[in-house]
Amino acid sequence: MTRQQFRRPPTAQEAVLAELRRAIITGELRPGEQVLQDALAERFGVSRVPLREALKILEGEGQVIYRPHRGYFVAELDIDDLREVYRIRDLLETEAVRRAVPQITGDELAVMAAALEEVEHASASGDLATMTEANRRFHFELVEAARMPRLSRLVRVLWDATDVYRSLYYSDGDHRDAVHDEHRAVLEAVRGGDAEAAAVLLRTHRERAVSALERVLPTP
Amino acid sequence: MTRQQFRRPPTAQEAVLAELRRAIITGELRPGEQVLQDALAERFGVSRVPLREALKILEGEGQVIYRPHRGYFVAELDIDDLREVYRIRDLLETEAVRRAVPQITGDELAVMAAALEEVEHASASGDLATMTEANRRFHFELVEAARMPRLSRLVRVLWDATDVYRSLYYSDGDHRDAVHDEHRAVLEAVRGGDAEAAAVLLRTHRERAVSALERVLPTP
DNA sequence: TAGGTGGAGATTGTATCCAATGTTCGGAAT
DNA sequence: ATTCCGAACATTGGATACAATCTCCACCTA
Repeated sequence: MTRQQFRRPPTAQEAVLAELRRAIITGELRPGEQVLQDALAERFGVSRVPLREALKILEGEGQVIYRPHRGYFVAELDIDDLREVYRIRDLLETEAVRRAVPQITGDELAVMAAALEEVEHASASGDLATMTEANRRFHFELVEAARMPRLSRLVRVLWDATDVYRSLYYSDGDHRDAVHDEHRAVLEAVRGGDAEAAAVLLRTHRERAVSALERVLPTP
Repeated sequence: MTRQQFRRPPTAQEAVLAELRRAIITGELRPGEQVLQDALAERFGVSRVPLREALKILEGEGQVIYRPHRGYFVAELDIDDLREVYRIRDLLETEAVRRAVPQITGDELAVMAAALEEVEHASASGDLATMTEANRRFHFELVEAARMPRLSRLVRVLWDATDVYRSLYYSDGDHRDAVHDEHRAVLEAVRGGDAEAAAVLLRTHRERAVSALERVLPTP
């Protein structure tokens, strides 16, 4: 019998890491802003040690920039950076889709369909947080079906790099409808086993995101 | 006038990070081995605090695995992992070469040529460390000529992931000669502005590396 | 003997304290 | 006015001490 995986209370650094991610995505910590360690540690109710270890993880992901003796600063994205992120995602996700489609399971398809439902429902009721989360689940279920753990991780990091700005263009109603249509088309292509179609649809989907994000990015 | 960038004495975590990288690449810390923090901190002459922060960076790069309350373990590479690393490098480096070749500068070509010389010289005199370093310089000069900083960083991390095993197949004389020929061919293609040829040559070059590494990997 | 149990020791996780460095700002010299 | 110093302050870097957790093995039990 498979051994039950027991829950473990999260360590302080794990809790702080999750909080930091959330704070960065929601814009509570704004791009360019310095992360004042004393203040944040107190706010999270921990000492600076676990906070600093969490920041080191985020540094590795490019979410914060570290300057020795100066501190950590929330990363800012300029337009070149944005385009590079999406160019790399093109390369990685196209590969992921090609591998994923032929071997995707019924369970995974079901998760994707459910996530899609939830995106549309949350979109209708204006729940941006849920929408963002379900949207993420939809896309990552597909990427992870490729069974390339390193690639999945890289895509996740790149995804997170633009999460600060993502909610901004989701608020636009026209885009939302287009996004839903694209999602459904992707799901159909994946169901039908047409990897190339899915890859192309996803590239178009990303291109829409890039041009929307470009308009929304802080002026350089 | 451009402002002089003053040297700063490295912080303990920076020094420890460099030492850890070296220790992992040389095999001083062996794959699978636990990193005992007290012992290593004492050896480096620092407390556990900067050591742990350095380990967090390496965790993000996949060089060590972190298990809460258990510790850090030097990452092991199995054959699937190796193939995934090289598959991702194919995608990223092919893109890099396509972008780099049309815009590479004379200075960068000179650096590549010099690095290539040094590889061959070090190879002849059996200086594996220098050879590995110069080989790395050769390849990265090209990747960085693409001016895609994120992509460069990803390639570096993937490169490092297999560095533990790299020296093993360099010791083989036949491979060395083939490697030198391939290097020269790549340099010529880049000089001639033929990005596609360079991309193909580099893919072949990597394929040789993969099959050599597969033979040298610890049995799973 | 097989399996469970409970500590003792080893190791990691975090808080606190102090040192090192960077920043800011007032004032003096030119 | 401008620039150059320097001291006070803010912030980060690191060492130490202790708490929490895990590992391992002797011992007990069925």
